[in-house]
Amino acid sequence: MTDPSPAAGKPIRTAIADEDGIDFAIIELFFFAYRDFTSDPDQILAEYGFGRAHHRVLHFVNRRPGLTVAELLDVLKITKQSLARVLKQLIDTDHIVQVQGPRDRRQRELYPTAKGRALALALARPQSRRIRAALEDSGATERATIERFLEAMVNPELRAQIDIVPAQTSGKNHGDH
Amino acid sequence: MTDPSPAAGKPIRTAIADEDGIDFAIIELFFFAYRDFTSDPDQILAEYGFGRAHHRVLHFVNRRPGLTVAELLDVLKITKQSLARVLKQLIDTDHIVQVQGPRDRRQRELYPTAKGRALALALARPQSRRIRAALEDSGATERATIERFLEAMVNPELRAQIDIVPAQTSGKNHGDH
DNA sequence: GAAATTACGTCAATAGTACTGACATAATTC
DNA sequence: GAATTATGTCAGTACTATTGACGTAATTTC
Repeated sequence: MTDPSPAAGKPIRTAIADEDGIDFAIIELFFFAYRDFTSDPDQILAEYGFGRAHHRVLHFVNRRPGLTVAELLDVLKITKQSLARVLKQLIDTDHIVQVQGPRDRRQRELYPTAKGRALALALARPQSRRIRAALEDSGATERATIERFLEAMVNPELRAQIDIVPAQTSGKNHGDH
Repeated sequence: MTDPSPAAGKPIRTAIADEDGIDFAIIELFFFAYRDFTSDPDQILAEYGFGRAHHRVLHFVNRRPGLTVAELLDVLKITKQSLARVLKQLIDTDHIVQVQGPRDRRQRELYPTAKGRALALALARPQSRRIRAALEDSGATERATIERFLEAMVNPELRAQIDIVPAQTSGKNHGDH
């Protein structure tokens, strides 16, 4: 009963390895790294009754204040219905406000409130600490390498989403106003 | 109605930025990278009616053939009940077999079948391709830097999980207890 | 000015992954 | 024999996500 049924395939007892030309080492590291990376804010979010979805919305609204619902959907790659509940909760709890679009009054521009800004920072803080520690461990000069690697991991056609970020150390961006 | 209610906080119109001492650049890159990294296998999994959870189980059973249910739970950081359904499906579809533990017959050692090995490879292939391309983009010599960075992103007390990776071919360093 | 399109919101139903708590069984250990 | 351990399973719940349908208001098109 606990042994494989007669029809079932035989157990393979050798470990899959990088020999197969596949980079299991980094695949696995990426899994572990992301697992622990998200565990930090998850704990804070739980106190608010929020989940990871709230974090993502909060993050991008703070990064790109004034983005519309449609733009947010495009960045998150989720559906309108999935966003609806999460966004409503963030608005109801006064973390995000909607402002009627100036050009097109059908649009709702999304902005963080002071409360929403504060929460976004609180969530990012432990993640940033973890990154800083990891950068130090791996030699502080290697930041550019890691940034380039992560960017290269994103689908080329979606890399535009990254460049829309607000002004930062890197030069390229549009004049946000 | 679409405007902020009187009681609500005022919209903040400036973007949050790295000035706040927080590394939003890498936080965001990590999100995008992981989003697209998981999208590759997700498409294959959908054909089987499987989800991301199946992938993770399949991955680790292939990486560490013979691991027990308890060990798997510890690596994945999920509960027994969450694993149950996923593992059952993988066993029912003949991707994984259970073998009674040799020393302790209560234990079920988990092994991939040929079918399970093939699927694990198929799922890892596009991910590995993406990693290879990203490594090339960021300069092939930088692999060690990125590996160290990702490892440093994992909680120190959980880093042991990474070292349990299989012996490449044989001769494993099984630091038993 | 009427019609079509767009942006957004909402309702209903469903799925996948996770959770807690409780209980059962078999094997091992004390 | 009793306690503990490894595993399996049941019931109930939560969160995030899905598709499809429909409504409303604003803009665009003809």
